[in-house]
Order: sequence, then structure tokens, then C-alpha cells
Amino acid sequence: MEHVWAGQVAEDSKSKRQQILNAAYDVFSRKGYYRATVDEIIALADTGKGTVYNYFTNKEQLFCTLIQERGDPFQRAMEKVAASNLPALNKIEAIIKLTLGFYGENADLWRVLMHEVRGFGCGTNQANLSPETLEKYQHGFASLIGIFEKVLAEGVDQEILRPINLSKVAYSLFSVCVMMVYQNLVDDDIDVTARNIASVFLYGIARY
Amino acid sequence: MEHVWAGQVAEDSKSKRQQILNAAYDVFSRKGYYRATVDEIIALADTGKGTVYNYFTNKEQLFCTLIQERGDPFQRAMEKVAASNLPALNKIEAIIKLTLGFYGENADLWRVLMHEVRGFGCGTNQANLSPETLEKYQHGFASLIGIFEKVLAEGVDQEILRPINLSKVAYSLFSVCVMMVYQNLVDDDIDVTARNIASVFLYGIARY
Amino acid sequence: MEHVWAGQVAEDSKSKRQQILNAAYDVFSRKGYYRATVDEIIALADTGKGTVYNYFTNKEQLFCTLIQERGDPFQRAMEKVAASNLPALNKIEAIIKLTLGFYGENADLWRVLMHEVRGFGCGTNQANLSPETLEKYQHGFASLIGIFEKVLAEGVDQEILRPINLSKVAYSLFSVCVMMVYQNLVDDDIDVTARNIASVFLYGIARY
Amino acid sequence: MEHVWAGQVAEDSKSKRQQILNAAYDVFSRKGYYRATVDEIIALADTGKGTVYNYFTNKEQLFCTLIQERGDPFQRAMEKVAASNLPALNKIEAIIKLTLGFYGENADLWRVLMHEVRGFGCGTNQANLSPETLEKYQHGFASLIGIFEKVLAEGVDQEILRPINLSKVAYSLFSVCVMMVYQNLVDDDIDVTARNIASVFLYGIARY
DNA sequence: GATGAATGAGTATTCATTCAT
DNA sequence: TATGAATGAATACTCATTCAT
Repeated sequence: MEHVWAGQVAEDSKSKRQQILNAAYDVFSRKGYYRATVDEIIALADTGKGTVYNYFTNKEQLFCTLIQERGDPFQRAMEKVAASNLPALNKIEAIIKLTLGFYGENADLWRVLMHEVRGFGCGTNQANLSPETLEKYQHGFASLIGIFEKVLAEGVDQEILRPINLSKVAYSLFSVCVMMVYQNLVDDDIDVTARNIASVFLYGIARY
Repeated sequence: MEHVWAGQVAEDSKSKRQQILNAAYDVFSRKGYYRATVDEIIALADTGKGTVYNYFTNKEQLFCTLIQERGDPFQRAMEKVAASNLPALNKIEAIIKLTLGFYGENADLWRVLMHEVRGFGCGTNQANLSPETLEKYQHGFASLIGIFEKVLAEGVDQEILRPINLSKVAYSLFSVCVMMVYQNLVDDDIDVTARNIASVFLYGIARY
Repeated sequence: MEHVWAGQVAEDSKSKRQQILNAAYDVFSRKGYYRATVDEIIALADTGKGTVYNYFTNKEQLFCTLIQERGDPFQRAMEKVAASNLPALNKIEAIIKLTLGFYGENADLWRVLMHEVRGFGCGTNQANLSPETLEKYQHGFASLIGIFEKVLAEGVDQEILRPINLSKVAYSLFSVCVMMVYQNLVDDDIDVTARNIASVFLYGIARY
Repeated sequence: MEHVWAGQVAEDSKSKRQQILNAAYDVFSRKGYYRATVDEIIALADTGKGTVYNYFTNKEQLFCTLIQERGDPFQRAMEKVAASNLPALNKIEAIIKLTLGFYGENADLWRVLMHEVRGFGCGTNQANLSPETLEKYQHGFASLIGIFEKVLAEGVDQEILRPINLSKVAYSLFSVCVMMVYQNLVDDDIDVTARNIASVFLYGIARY
């Protein structure tokens, strides 16, 4: 696409893949999986159509790569917090904060993902994505919730929290985080929002 | 239409239109708006293609009819509870219960609706549905949340609840209800789940 | 459609056909043959869809009936003038006048007809109308031109006109009449326009 | 695209796009705009359906391209004659000849165009083509007639022609040309026909 | 590697016509 | 006779994917 000097070419060939990923992020976020077209992606990435298929076997695999590259660091960060030796309550606040931060940054793309993986991991799917892909993300989602559960379990073990249904509360906490993000209800200072969420879940909204 | 015995007539009068609506419910629920094809709907409804367009002007209008016919009674039921003179806490539990019940019954279709109306009412849309339709449902969603807020506000006024950010808590409560439904975490006895959700929000999960 | 007294019914059943024809005239004129829909016609005629097919076997046959009912009187009027014993020049002016008048009144519908009968009667058709229908109108058109020729021939025989190619001049005269109508170049007093057209053809536009 | 010998290249560079245009010319000419189907065009052009939409945005735009590519040279040729310094009478004959030639070669397609642009530029349209397209061609038609008028005006100015209604005669001349073509009344030697037409208009058909 | 021309399966929608009442 | 619900063939257009250069 560029008839320039060699150095440029080398850089270009390295960045082609990234250019495509960046463009794909943009387009998938704005249009959703189905309405995103390869044509729009290449226009934005300034590449040829074939190039996409050199790096990615599929529209689907392109999408998955995107998800993975962005999601993995988050997953690892969450696991790191869970494995740390912070006090239980601090851990709870920390994972809330991480979750708010991550979804805040990736709101649009993850909204798309969530729809494609229909209903946060359940059901009778016959979606746009292949069954294998679907399963993968459902699994990933489950392990994310697992982290919430694990942290909550610590609180229960340490008798800081009442004996609760871990799974339900984990899902609830997660859903509230996501909802706050999607409704633009997260304060400029994420810490504040995280603390508020934690506060509601810990102490409730009733007087006394 | 048929000079047969009453039972038949009753079935027939619902006939084509209802058959189509039922089939559409099924297909939209399983496939989402975009992937749902009119062809599949008519195959399931056992009608000709033209028949769909006799009763509905559009794929979109078919979808909207579906949503409206199911959603309106729910909305009204919610408003009725809000307008009742139950004690504030009972109202809260009641709207939670209604919400769990409604989403439990319409889980799949409302999942689809929520995706199309992107992220529960926000954002940079370029969806499958027309802007007008979109706006309508965003408005409907907002008024649903409004009911949660109103009921919570009563609790605050009556000094049963602490002074909270009504909007945030309303969204939170709603999101938890929906999440419970979508994760199949609702007990056979909805009352139990409703009470548990209320309990967590009111008194928190911390000991003391 | 009306639950009225018998007399009315009798009138209605007679007028249904006419109502449909009137509506059809309107719709075909405005939309052309292809874009005219039976639905629009019945809406205008205030009849049921089936009724159209009681009186007319086809959309095509409905159109043809329309053409015939309007065209036949014109054809006969033309023939009458041709058979009259007016002086040749007066005959020419008379058929010009008749033509201007007829096309003026039926401009839109005849525009449609002319298109369907592609190119005033020639060629490699594969039109909307059936071959038989086509042929019929091409024949009708030919006999119309024939009348022009016949009248011109009289002029030549009587040595009022130079020896000309009758056919060419006939077609020319006709085309000018139609063009005047379609371009709204016909004066309020048709006689004036007819005389002008005759004048140009008879004496030319050159000085001397 | 092909590293082959020149002849091949020439053919190929015209290749798909031109194949489609040729096929489209054929089909539009035979079927008219509405009945011409993209399926038939691609069958004739021996291409895939998508290919058509790579080169043309629309069925309409395909049609317009066809018209433009053929019509523009004619329009320019006419303007050139009008701007030349031939004697007025020769100009008249020349534009008649050009018109006969052009419509002779493009009879079928222009018949279609004329119908779509309803009645040579008038009226209550609700056509198949978009309003913009329509307007464009109505304008093009008007400017064609304008050339006739201009040339006639010269004759009047030079007192070769009587003071006539330029517009009416212009339309008349044009309509006669077109009619001659559509009725296959043009002689093998176009000059002859052109001279005859001019002769009738200039000197009339009456003796003396 | 990079490209983009070519492809065709897939989809919403229209509308003349039928036929049971 | 009048009706209109039901029908399905027909049609423009989209877009992921391939492959020759």
C-alpha cells in the first residue's frame, strides 16, 4: 500500500495486524458483531481485504482475538488481587474497582460480547459465534464470577460477612458494577463509586 | 371463519396473527433480532410469507408488537404497586417480585430487547431498530427505573431508608433482579428470592 | 359492503364495475401500469379485492377494458370525420383537433399505454402486457395512423397537397399532436392550436 | 491485471464493468427499467451478483451510467453544431441528422428513458427512478430542446424563417425525428430523411 | 506478504391472484 | 355477488470469504 523505504515497510508489516485490531475494536464497539463489516474495518485500518484473512481466519476469530487481548490482562489482574493478602473487605473493594475500571474502558466491546454470549453465559444459544467460542467465553465469565465468589468466601470464613449464598451475591455485585458503568453512574473518582457499592452491599440501605 | 364448534372458532380467531406472534416470540428469543428471519418465523407459524405482512408492516413492527403485548401489562402492574398504599418495605419487595416474575417469563425476548436498546438505554447507537423505536423503549426502560426510584424515595421520606442516591440504587436493584433471572438463580418460590434480594439491599451482608 | 335496502343494492352491483374502472383509471394514470396496485385501486373504489376479479379476469384485462372504453369512441369519431364529405383541408384540421382533444383528456393513461405498447407499435417487445393484447393495440394504433393517411391521401388526390410519403407525414402529424399535448403547449382554444399545426405542415415555416 | 499480450489486456480492462454495462443495455432496452432484473443482467454478463454492486451502487445508478455514457457525446455534438457557423438552414438539417442518428442507434434504451422520465419531461411523477435522477434527465431533455430552439431562432433572426413559436416548433421537429426512428421510417441514407423532414417543416406539404 | 476483484448464499419485502364464506 | 385473509413467487441488495497476481 505504501511504496516507501524499507524501514517503513518492516514497521508496516508488523503493525498491519495491530492496525486491523484497532480498527476492529472501533467498529465492533460501535456496530456490534453482526453489523460490523469487514469493509468498514479495512477502510479504517487502511489495509486490503485479503490482509485481514492473512492474520485472522475469520471475522469471528478477529473478534475473539480482540476480546482475548483485552480481557486477559483484566482476568489476571483480578486473580492477582484475589491471591493477594489484603484484608477481605479491601479485596472486595479492589475487585469492584478493577471491574468498574475495566468495563468503563471496554464498555462498548463488552456489551457486544455479552450479547453474543447471550445473557451472561446461559442458555439455548444459536448465536453468531460458534459453539466453541461461546463455550470459551461462558467459561471465562464463570471464572470471573468465581473470583468474586472466592473473595466473598474469604469474608465469610473470617466471619466478617454473614453466611450468604456466595454465588448469588457474586453475580449481584458484578451486575451492579456493570450497570453502573453502562448507565454512566460511575463517579470521576472510581474509588468513590467502588466504596459506595461496597457500602450498600455490606451495610444495606436501611436505617439501623 | 369456520362454522364449527366453539372451541375451534376460539382457536381460529386467535389464529394466524397469534400463530405468527407465537412463532416470532420463539424465533426472536432464540436468534435475537438480527438473526431471526421471517422465513423461520413463517415456517414455525405455518403461514405464507405474505400473511406476516398482512398483520405487521415490518419485521420491526412485528417485534415491537411482541414487546408491547407482553410489556404493557407488566408496566401497569408495577405502576399499580407503586400507587398502592402498602408500606414502603412491602412495596420494595413487591416490585422486586414483579420484576423477577416478569423477566423470568420473558427472559429470552427481553434479553434481545435489551441488546437492541443497547446497554439498557445508553449510548452511541446504530442499531437494528429504527431510532423512533429505540427511543420508545429507552423511554419505557427509564420509566421502569423511575418506579423503582419512586418506591425507594418513599422509604427515604418515611425515614425507613438512609438518604441514598435513588437512581443508583434503583438501577442496582433492577440489575440484580435481572441477573438473578438470567443466571437461573431464582428459587422456585419467587417470594424467597425477592425477600433475599430485599434483605441484602436493606441490611447488607456484613455481620452487624 | 352496504347493508341497505334492495334498490341500493341493485344500483351498487351495477356501479361496482364502474367504480372499479374509475378508480383504475385514476391509479393507472398516476402510477403507470406496473406501479399501479390492485390494493390502491380497491381502496379508491371502495370495494373488496375479490370483486375486482369478479368483473375482470386480470389486472391486465382491467387495464384493457379501460383503454377500450375510452379509446373506441375516439376511434369512431375519427373514422366518422374521415368518412365525412368535408373539404380535405378541413378534414385535416378536424382530425388534428380530435386528436388534440382526446389525448388532452386522456394524457396520462395513454402515456402509460404507449409505453407498454413500446414505441408506438414497434419492435422487440417483452412487455408487461400479453402478446395478444400488445398486438391488439399495435393494430389499433396502426388503424389510427391509417385515418391520418387516408385524409392526407384525399388531399393529394385532389391535388391540394404535393405528392408526399403519406405514411411518414401521417406519423409526423400524429407525433406533433401528441407532443403538443404532453408538453402542455395546447392553447385554451384547441382550434387555434389545430390550425397552427395544420398551418406549419401545410405551408412550412420558411418565409415565402 | 493480465500480463498477456495487448489484445487480451484491452479486452480485460473493459472486462467486468463493460460486460455488465453491455448486458444492462440489452436487458434495459428489452424489458424497460422496472422489468429489467439484476438477475437477468448478470446472467447475460456472466458475472456474480455482487460484482454488479462493486461497480454500481444501484440498479438505478447502473441505468444512469448507461444513459450518461451514451447520451453525453450526443449532447456535445449537438451543442457543437449549434455553436458552429454553418448557415441556419444547414444547421437545422444537421441537428435533425444528428438526432435521427443518435435515436436510431439508441432507440430502445431511450424509449425506456423517455417513459421513466414520463412524457418527455412533464408531470405528476411517481416513477421508478429517484426524483433527483428524474430531474436530471428532464433538465437534459430541456436543454436538448433548447438547442433546437436556438438554431431555429437564428433562422428567424436572419429572416429566413417566419416569426414562429420557437418552442412549439422545436418540440415538433424533435418529436417527428423520434417518431421516424421508432417507426423505422428513416432511410438507409440518413441525409435523405433529414432533408425531407426539414423540407416539410420549411416549405410545408401544400401545393404552392 | 499484501491486495482487491469476483463471488453467491442469504434476507426483507411486494403484490397479483385465489377461494372459502 | 361481494368479500378479504392467505398465499408464495419474484427481486434488489449485503457482505464474508476466496484466490490470482
